[in-house]
This record gives sequence, C-alpha cells and structure tokens, in this order.
Amino acid sequence: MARSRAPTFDSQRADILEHAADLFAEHGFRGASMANIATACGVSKPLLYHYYRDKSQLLFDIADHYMDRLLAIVAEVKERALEPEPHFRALVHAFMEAYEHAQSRHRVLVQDVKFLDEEDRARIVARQRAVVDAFAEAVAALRPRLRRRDLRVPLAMILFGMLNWTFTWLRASGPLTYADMADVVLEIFLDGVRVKS
Amino acid sequence: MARSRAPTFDSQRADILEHAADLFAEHGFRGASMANIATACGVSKPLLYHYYRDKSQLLFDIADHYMDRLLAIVAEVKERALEPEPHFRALVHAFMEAYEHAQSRHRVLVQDVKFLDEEDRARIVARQRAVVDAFAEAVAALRPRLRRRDLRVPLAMILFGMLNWTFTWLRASGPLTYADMADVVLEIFLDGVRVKS
DNA sequence: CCTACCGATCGGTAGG
DNA sequence: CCTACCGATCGGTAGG
Repeated sequence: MARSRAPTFDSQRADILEHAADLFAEHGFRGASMANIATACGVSKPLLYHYYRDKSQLLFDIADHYMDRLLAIVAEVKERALEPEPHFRALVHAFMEAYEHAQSRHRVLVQDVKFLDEEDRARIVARQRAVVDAFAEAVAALRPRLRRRDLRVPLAMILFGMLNWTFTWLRASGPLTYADMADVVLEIFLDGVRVKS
Repeated sequence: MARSRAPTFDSQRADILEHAADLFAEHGFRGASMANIATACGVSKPLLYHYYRDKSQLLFDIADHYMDRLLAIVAEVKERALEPEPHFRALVHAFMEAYEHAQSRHRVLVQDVKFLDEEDRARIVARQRAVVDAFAEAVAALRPRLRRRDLRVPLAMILFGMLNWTFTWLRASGPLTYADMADVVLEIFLDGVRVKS
C-alpha cells in the first residue's frame, strides 16, 4: 500500500512556492537556480523535486495559484451585486489589497510567464484574459453610452497599467499605502486631474 | 600609426545592439546567450567581444542609449515652452511615439535592468528618475493648486503605468494605434471616464 | 607592432 | 532524503 503523505506536505510545498516566488521575482526565472531555491528553503535540491516535477512546474504553480486568487476576488465582488460605480471601486480596492500581499507573485506573473511552455502559458493567459474581461465590463457599466465599443478592453488595460505598474515603484513600507493608491487611481480614472472650473 | 576603425564599425555595433535588444526582450537577459546573439547578427561569438567587453556592457548600452532618447524628448518638448496642458499633451504623444519604435528596448529597460551591476544600474535608475521628475513637474503644472505635494510623483508614476504597461498588450500592427492610445490616456488622465452630467 | 577576426576550446555551473 | 554525479550549455578567451 502506498505510504500516505506526511502531514507537513502541503505546508512544505507552500513554503517552497513562497521562497521560489521571491527568488524568481528578484533574479528572474533563469537567474534563480534550483540550488538557490533549495538553500533559501533550507532543504536539499533533490527534495525540491519531491514536491515539484521540474522548475517550470514551480513557475506554473506560482502563476496559477495567483490567478486563482485574482479570479476569486472578481467572483466575490460580483456576488455583492453592487451598482456600477461601487462595483468598480470595490474591484480596484480588492486588487490593490491583493497586490500588497503578493508582490513577488505579481512580479513573477508579469516578468516570467513567458518562460512557460506553450500549453501552460496558454492556460495562464486565458485566465488573465478572464480578469481583463471582468474589468472591461465593469468599466463599460460606468459609461453605458460609450460610443466606441472597441475601447472597452483598451480602457481596462489602461486601468491595469495604473494598478500593475505599482510593482516597479510602490512599497508597502512607503508613505503612500496601497489603499491610498487605490483611491488616487479611482480619482484619476473617474474624474481626471484637470483643474475643475 | 594606429590603424583606424573600419568604416563599418559604428553601423555593425548598432546592428548588434538592435539584435541583442530583440533577444533580451523575448528571452530575458539570462535566457539569451551570446551565441544566440552572434547567430542573430550573422557574426562569430568572438567578434561580439570586439564590439562589447562583455554581456553586461551590451545590456547597459541598450538601456543607456534608450535613456538618451527619452531624455532628449523631455528636453525637446521643454524647449518649445508650451502652456501646461499643451506641454503635457506633447510629452505623452512624444513618449508613445518613441515607445512605438523601440518596443524591444522598452521591454529590456523594464525587465532586465536588474541584471546590471550596482554602478551601471544606479546610472540608469538616476536617468529614469530624471524623466519621472520631468513628468511630475508637468503634472503639477496642470493642477497648480494641488494640495498634497506628496502626490506629485505618485501621479507621474500612475501616468507611466498607463503608458509603460502598453508593452504587455499594445501592438503596432493592431487596430488601436500608439497615437490613438496617447489620446485615450490623455482623455482619462485629464477628464476621467465617469458619465458627465 | 597594431587591429580584426577565425575555429576551437577553456573553466565553471546550469537543470536534472 | 543524502552525496555524487551526468549531458549540455553557459560566458568568455586561448593560440594563430
């Protein structure tokens, strides 16, 4: 009979994923070696292969679990059945809060998904597209008479630009919090910054 | 007497830089080998080392030349001495036009500068900061009564988010042109997207 | 003696 | 779950 999994299996696996995400974020997928990850986790390199088939699987799991989280946020906000503007505000706030607690995963998603093989990459990209579509709908609902339907996705991508670019400059330890940032983005996106008459 | 450089030296060097930028953009700094770059350029690997001391020098040159271009745009627009809003519009349009013709260099700047050694990285980061400062001033001029001075740089970073994130989704061959994109960003940043009463 | 450039191979390290 | 290794490929440089 097959031996059962150690009770620590899942937490050990999660710990490896966390350290791997940090190292991929900092050094890139090619720049971080399996030996580096093993050392960071305080385990041997062969033990890593007990939890993950190969290096790509580790990368895929980081990206896929992170997409689980982002899609769960989209679903949770949708369930509240809010009016267009509160719905939009809730999405932006929930995403910034998620980003605050997943900075390494966020970087990995942005910079390293291109190293996945075609099949794995396609799955991640499809799930990202689902998130973009949810935002495009939320944006369109704000402006129901928007004439150019072809601008729905670009408007969502512009919004994601404001939110996602934070990985290059916003730090949880800085003076501007992630919640402040959500408010500033909402102010700009909803009203712009031009001097009001 | 020292033999002079071949007349093709500068163009050969520029050709190498271009191919290296494409490969770094696609595969990352660690994923693109000197052998790959040599093959793409149609030269031998040792010849690469005639033009560039090492792989890092190649990366630095890509980033530094691109910063030359971006800082030149900032200076050119400043020389026109426009009013705040036309000045701001000119900056956004000029940057989007530069991005359109430098997609690989743009990606390299975003994703690979972290692989430079401390000194080279510091130079690039300092020049990037100069660009951010120029945008922060241009944004502040739009809204001279902005109460929170500490929002000047975040506002500029939010704008850069909209512009720079295009590297993930905007294609020169697509239906939305870079010039269209500049106009949409300006509309949002200046007026927001809320339904106007 | 210089610079320009080749075919071949170096020491070290990657993922496995 | 370890040490000990492998085939391959890395960035960089030797002699000529």
